[in-house]
Amino acid sequence: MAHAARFVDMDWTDASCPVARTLDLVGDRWILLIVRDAMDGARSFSDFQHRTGIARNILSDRLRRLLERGVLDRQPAPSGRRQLYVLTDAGRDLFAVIVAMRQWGERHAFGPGESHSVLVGESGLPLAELRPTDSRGSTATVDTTTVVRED
Amino acid sequence: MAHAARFVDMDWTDASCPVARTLDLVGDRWILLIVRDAMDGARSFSDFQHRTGIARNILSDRLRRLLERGVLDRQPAPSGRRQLYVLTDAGRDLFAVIVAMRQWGERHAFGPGESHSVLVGESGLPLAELRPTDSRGSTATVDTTTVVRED
DNA sequence: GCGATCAGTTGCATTTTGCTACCAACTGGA
DNA sequence: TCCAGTTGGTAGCAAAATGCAACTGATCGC
Repeated sequence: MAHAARFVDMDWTDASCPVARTLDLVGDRWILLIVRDAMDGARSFSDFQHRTGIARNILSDRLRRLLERGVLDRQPAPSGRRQLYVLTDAGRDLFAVIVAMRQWGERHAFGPGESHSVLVGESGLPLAELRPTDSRGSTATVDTTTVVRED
Repeated sequence: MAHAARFVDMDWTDASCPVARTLDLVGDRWILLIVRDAMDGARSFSDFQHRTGIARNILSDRLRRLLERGVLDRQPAPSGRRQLYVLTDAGRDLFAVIVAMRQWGERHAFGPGESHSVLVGESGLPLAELRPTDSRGSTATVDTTTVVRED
C-alpha cells in the first residue's frame, strides 16, 4: 500500500508542513504514551490500559486510529484468542520523536532532586543527546535554520 | 528560578517518566504548532493567529500556558504597545523535538507526488536525519534500548 | 458449570473546543 | 479632530472530545 492511499480523506491542519501532518496523525497525549509503551514492550489492550491509566473507551478509540494510520498493526497471539498490537515500521520510526521528548523532559521538567526513568542502550548506559546537524555535520539550531516553503 | 518551582502544583500523568512530563507540558497540537511558528519567526498574537488559524480564545489560553511553563517569555515591543512572545532557552531546546516530528512526517505522512516545506541549514541544504545513538556512538533503535525505572 | 480475566462497547455527565460577537487601546490618515 | 483599521484580547454558547461506570461476550482455568 502506498503511503498516500491511507490519507486521501484526511483534512490536514496545514497540508504542506510535515510537522503539522505529524501532529495531525500522532500529536495526541495518549497516542504518544501508547507508542512509548509499545516501544517498551506493551502488546495487549490491558498492557496499555494498566501502564497509561487511560479510560478504556478512549484507549479503544486511539488503538483504532493507530491501526488506521499505520502506526500499529494487529497480530493474532500465538496461543489463545488474544490479539496483539505491534508497531509497524512507521511506528518504530517514531523512536527519534520519543527520544527527543524524553531528553527535553529530562532537561526541563525535573528539579535537581527528582529522579526519573532512564532509556539505556545495550551497554546499559544512557543514550547520547540527540543533536540536529546540517548536511555538513555541524550543529543546527533555531538560529541557523530556516523553513523554505514549497513552490 | 529553579526548574521545579514552576511545577510544584502540576499533577503529572506519570511523574517518573520524562516523556510523560514533556507531554503534560507541551503535548498538545496547538502548543507544538505555536512553538514551530515561534521558531520560524512568529512573535505577536496575530502572527500566531494567522499562521495557525487557531481560535483566538484558545490561542490566548495556550500562550498563557506557555508563559507559565517557561517555554515562552513576554517582551514589550520596542515601538507601540504590542507585546511580543519569544522562546525561552527551554523553548528553543524543543528544536530537536520539532525536527524529529518534521522528519517523521516527511517520511511517513506524504505520498510520492506531494511536496512540502523544507527546513534548511545555513548552506541552504536540508538537515541530516536525526539518529539516536548510544553512549559509544552506534545507532540506537527500539530493539537495542530499554527503559530502566528509577529506584 | 462457575468464576475470573480479557477486550471491548454503551450511556451519560463533565470538560474542552471552536465560532462569533464584542470590547478597549492604540495608530494612521483625511 | 474624527473615524476607520489593527491589535490583543474576553464572553457566551453550541458542538465535540473525554472520563467514568456499567454492561456484554468470549475464553480460560478448575
